[in-house]
Amino acid sequence: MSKNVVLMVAEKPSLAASLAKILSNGSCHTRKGFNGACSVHEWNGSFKGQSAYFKMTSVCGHVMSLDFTGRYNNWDSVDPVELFTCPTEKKEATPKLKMPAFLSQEAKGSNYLVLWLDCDKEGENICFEVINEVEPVMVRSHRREQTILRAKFSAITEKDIKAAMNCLVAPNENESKSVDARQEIDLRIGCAFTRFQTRFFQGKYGNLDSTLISYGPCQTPVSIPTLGFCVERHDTIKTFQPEPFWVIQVSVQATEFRKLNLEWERVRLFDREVASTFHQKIKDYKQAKVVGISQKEKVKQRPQALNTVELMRVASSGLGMSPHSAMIIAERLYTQGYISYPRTETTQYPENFDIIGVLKQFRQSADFGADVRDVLSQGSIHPRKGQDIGDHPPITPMTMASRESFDHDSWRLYDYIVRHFIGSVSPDCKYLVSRIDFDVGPESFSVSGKKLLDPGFTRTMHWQALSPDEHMPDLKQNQMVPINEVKLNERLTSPPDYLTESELITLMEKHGIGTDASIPVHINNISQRNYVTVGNGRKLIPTALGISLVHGYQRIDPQLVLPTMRSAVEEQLNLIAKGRGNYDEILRHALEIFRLKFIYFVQHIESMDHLFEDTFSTLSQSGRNFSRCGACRRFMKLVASKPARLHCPNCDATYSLPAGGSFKLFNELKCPLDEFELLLWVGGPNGKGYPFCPYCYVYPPFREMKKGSGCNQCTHPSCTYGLNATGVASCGECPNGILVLDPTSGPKWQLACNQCQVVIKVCEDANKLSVASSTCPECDARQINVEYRPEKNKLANGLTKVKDACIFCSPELSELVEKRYASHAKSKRGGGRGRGRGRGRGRGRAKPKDKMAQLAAYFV
DNA sequence: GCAAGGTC
Repeated sequence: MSKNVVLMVAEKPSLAASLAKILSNGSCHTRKGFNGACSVHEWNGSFKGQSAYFKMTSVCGHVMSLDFTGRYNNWDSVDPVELFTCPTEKKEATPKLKMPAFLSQEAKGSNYLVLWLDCDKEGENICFEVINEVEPVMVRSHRREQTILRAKFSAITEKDIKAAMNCLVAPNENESKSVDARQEIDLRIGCAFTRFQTRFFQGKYGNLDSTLISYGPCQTPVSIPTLGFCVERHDTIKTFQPEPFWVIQVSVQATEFRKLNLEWERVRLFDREVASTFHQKIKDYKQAKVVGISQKEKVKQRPQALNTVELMRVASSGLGMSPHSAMIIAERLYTQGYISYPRTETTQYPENFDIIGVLKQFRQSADFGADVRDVLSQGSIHPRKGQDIGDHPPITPMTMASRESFDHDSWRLYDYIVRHFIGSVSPDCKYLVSRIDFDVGPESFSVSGKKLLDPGFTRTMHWQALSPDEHMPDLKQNQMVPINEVKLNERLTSPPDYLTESELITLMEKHGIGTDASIPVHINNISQRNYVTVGNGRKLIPTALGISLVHGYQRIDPQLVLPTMRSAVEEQLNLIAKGRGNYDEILRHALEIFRLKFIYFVQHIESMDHLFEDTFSTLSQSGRNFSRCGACRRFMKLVASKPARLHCPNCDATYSLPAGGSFKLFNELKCPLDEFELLLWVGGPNGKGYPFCPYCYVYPPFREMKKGSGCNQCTHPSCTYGLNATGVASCGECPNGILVLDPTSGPKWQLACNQCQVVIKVCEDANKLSVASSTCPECDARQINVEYRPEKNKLANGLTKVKDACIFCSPELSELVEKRYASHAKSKRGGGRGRGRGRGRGRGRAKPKDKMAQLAAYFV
């Protein structure tokens, strides 16, 4: 009888590797999967009392993701309200990973499937994504319940993993379904609101400076989610009313050379009368009496083991890095083997974790050696107790490295991780607080100072070190000390400062917004979308856009942004997860509520719009006169801030423009199809530019011309700026590209591929350069005409012009064409610039001119 | 182009 094959699947490659090592007792063989991302670990063992062949592999997070079906992804033709009811489909989450194909290939011929996905609802959902791919190709030997099994584990330790293996259960379909429902609700609501408000506000205002005005349960709502926290703080600051308060300040002459400022026991009073009465009572005293001298030992606690959220907090507040970039760096440090897996919530070292072993690696380090030797010499090591969430061990260094191995920021993050690790296994910082109490008449005052006893962890985490010792003067009980001054000071309460990124992370963690993996994404989003800007000390200052949005929601439908709304949904989802509610009913009900709210929101958008009106300028106010409209011949406004647009105030039409780069007029030339003035877009990494017609760019004139094309993609037969007039040859570096003369590039003339990034410099300093109508008899490329001024001439044999020359074949040009392209051009090229092109049929465009009809006839 | 959730 042949062996049973047991396929096991973990949530990510790193976990598959650790699990395989534990379960095979280190005896597994590893090979890379065909998708390049996942590995397969194989070994022999026994399963259900029979010998078995184990294959442990993984997915990379979700296999599938939910999206609308094809036509509903078109913003132009779909009313956002339809998104609440239109069909959806599961698509591959990351097509390039070919996860479904990989799973079904590896699963072929297996008898058992054991699911080692993370033990949370998302993990349960991924279980079923895996089952969908694997089950159809498994050997059908037993009932499904006996062959598809779930391992439940809470720590990656030998004990836990082996116990899970011996106690496999059934995957929980209800929990998985609750995630399906969550996905559908988030998708439909998020996209409907985002599309509607993006279109609405971008169609009206020119200086929002954001390409997208998104809405999602983690981004916008008020007292819970990300932006809301920032705006809430902003509102507190703006509405803050400073209050006066009074403090009595006493200064005494403790010794001949030592003055002490005493603190009042009542700290401060908000009533002037009362404060003044106290002041009256003691202002004439000349001496203060020492009534108590005490000393107390205090500790500053060493940190717990490091988890992701704490790493992000410190990176932001201590290193000035955004959580997003900190995580990118941390992931790189992890894949290079310098640190352990950086995404974890756990702050407790596993029992079997070899702290001493890790420390010993650093004994000789120039940067950390002294601190490590100090810790090792202390004998016993007791880290603080943390929380074991059961995901991954805390973030620790894995390999010793020095500054030279890293770039600046990677080193700073690595340095922090090492110091945090050493700090977490060091003793607490201990210090002595000396306090002297004084009486001035009936009122009590005191002064205190700190003295360091043992720096403990602050030796290595030096930024946390105590301020220098404050030495207290040697005074005796009942001693009378002369008073220098008794003052009543009036002060004002001050508002809090803007929320720092690290405070925001704390708030998000506390309120359960996002996860360790998604917190940096949300924070990044609100700043990418220009809802907040990052100020000094990584303070998050909401922009006018962010403030208007949050206040707008509060005006239209505060419920939409209340935490109770989201938690009510969560409650319903939990009913599904617990099997106590009907999936379809709950989903339909939740979506219907939000659909009605959406309709109400759309109907009342003016309330939010009033806020926008007060703050932003309309498209016509914020744009500057730029080029002429083909429909009305008047000037259109160029709105330069994100997203760049052309707006015709007369036609009340807005045309989107290529992203990034800048725009110039193109010699006031007009598109022969629609009479719009042509523009020139300049941008891209190598200064690539192309002319384009702002109307054709949005409404392509021919079927084979894609939306967002410039004249370098236009196949119009007679236009002097279309492909037929400027195309020279096929690219050769990409399948369909054509090298097109950039008519504006002179005197540093260049041909640029209209598909890929290839640019070829030709005939530098030529005065004129144009594409001829003839083709090269040798290679079929279009020939060119070149003309130099005598003083800049680069042509040989005293010639200053050449007609009908081929940049690839003509010897007179061979020195003037960038070598790497010229040399191998001949063999690769041929076909010229697309024979047979330019035969497309124009599709009737209603606007802007009937000329289209003529042209369409021409093309047929 | 859109959500949030996994992870590469």
